[in-house]
Amino acid sequence: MKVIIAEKPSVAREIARVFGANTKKNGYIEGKGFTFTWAFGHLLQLAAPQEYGYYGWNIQNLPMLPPKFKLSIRKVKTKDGVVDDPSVKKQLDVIKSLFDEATEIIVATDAGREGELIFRYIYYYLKCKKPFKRLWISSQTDEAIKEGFRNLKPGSDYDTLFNSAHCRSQSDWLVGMNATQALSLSSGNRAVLSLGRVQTPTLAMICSRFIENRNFVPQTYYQVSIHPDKDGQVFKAISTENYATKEEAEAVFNQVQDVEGGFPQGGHVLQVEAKPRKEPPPLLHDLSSLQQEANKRKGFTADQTLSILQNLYESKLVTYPRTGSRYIGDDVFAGVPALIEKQELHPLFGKQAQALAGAKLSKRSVNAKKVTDHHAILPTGETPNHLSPDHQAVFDMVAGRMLEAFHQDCIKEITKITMQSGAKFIASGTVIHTAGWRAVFNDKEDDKKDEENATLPKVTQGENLPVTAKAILEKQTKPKPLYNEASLLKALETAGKEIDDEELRYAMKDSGLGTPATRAAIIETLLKRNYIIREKKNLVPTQTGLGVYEVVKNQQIAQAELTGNWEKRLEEIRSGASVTEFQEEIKTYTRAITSELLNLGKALNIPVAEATSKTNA
DNA sequence: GCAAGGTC
Repeated sequence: MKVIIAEKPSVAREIARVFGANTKKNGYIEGKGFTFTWAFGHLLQLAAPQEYGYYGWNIQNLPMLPPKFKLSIRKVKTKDGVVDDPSVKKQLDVIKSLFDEATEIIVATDAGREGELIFRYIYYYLKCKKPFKRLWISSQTDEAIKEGFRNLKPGSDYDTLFNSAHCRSQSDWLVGMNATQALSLSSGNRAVLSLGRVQTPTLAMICSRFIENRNFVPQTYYQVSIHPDKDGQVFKAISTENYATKEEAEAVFNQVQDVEGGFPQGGHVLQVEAKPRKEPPPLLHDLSSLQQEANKRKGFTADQTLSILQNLYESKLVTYPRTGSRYIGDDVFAGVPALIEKQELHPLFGKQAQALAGAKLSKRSVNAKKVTDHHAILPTGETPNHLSPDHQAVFDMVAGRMLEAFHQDCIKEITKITMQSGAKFIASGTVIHTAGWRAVFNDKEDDKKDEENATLPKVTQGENLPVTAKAILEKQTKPKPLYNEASLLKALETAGKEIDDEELRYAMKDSGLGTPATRAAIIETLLKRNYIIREKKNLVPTQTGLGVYEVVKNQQIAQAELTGNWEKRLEEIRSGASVTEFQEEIKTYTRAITSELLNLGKALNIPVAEATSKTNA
């Protein structure tokens, strides 16, 4: 009997369906001589410190460098403390008995580093010795699955991928566990002060932005505005220059040749520019872009959006949500017209779905090369009913974005009128000619400047217009805004783009900090530690968060570069480089950061009222 | 009491 193991039930079901297997058992599906089972993501994790004999939190144990890592069943918190997750234990038993009977295992976990790790941890934990082959596909259409099975790879082809995954996992453990205990203990052991490769640079970003924002001194500057009149249609033009003092602005103001000042035609049209601009439709959503949109539109946290999406996914209304790709392959694209048709009765944008029927669809989001483990989020075509308002809102963002993404360009005309009236003034305006994809939600543009005219009258170069009013505008320079969930998610995604070292920048270019599946959890961790709080929509550091930041801000653990560095080395390991060399470097770094923090932490004063309790964290 | 990674 051949056993196929997938990363999650939905994938196992898809593969079983393609094979025509449909006998549902407890924890697996059977048929056609195959057995299809699944994990639930990582079932196993690196064991906690006490399982290597490092009891309690004790400086004597530091740095903890287990000679050999152990695996343990994923834990869950209950009122009786932390225990093995019973559903995981049960599924592992199922997998064990299937592996025991198997002649061959086919590994169908996601095609990536973590997918490989999920299987190997199970395989080694169960001490399984059966031969295994690897299914490596990045799309789960019937054809892709069949093609993948015709092209199964030898399991050992992925040994180096497993090595890199295992190294990632061990390194995060070594650095995270040791740094956390070192800082917590040296600062008086009154609170859990966690540190990690991803959470600490994230905290640093929030803190440094907060401090920059707090220390920002706004500068007042002045502009002059005039209101020219073209046959009764009045518009607004702003001085091309900003003035540092009110006096300078007043001088310009006084030079304006307005009607009241005795100039009936004192506004001279120097130049008229009208450029049509095509605005292509937005890409389909990946998890992060959807979390950002839901945060902007509805104020949902990253965690809420992920949880709502998981529900929609389990109800088979949307495709796999934890994707980092905003593209689909040609095979999925072939099904898009049918998906669009399904939205024709939608109360909000059914009309737009009808308009798209038979139209030529934009292929901007179609690019098989940019589909990684999973493609962009799409509705499945199932019709939802009785969704809660929040679920409906998220579903609509998915379905609406699909309509936008395959819609035509939005065509605008951007007009700029340059005027002379004592000084130079510019009026700008944007007119939408063809709404295209913007018709779906009919939102006004988010980046609309406040001084922009909705529409501008037709004027010609050389024309003279009466200036009916003028004013001095007092304005202030603004600091970079504090992070909110949307801007932080974006910043995590693009983290590393400004790294000077070209190799490190390259190593991070497709990843950023964290992964789509974990970013919401990282934000929640910082909240749970009382490092940050939500203040309206903003994420603001607490005294504790700022204190930790001050202590570690110059350390590698607080820099996004650390991830870039690791990614570069992990990629080398995947292509065959030495594992032990990297492991030794990590051990060396662990010793260094641990002793550094044991010193630095002494200077840290955690406000007791703010600190998370040690026992109830 | 601790990381980051995956998922129900």
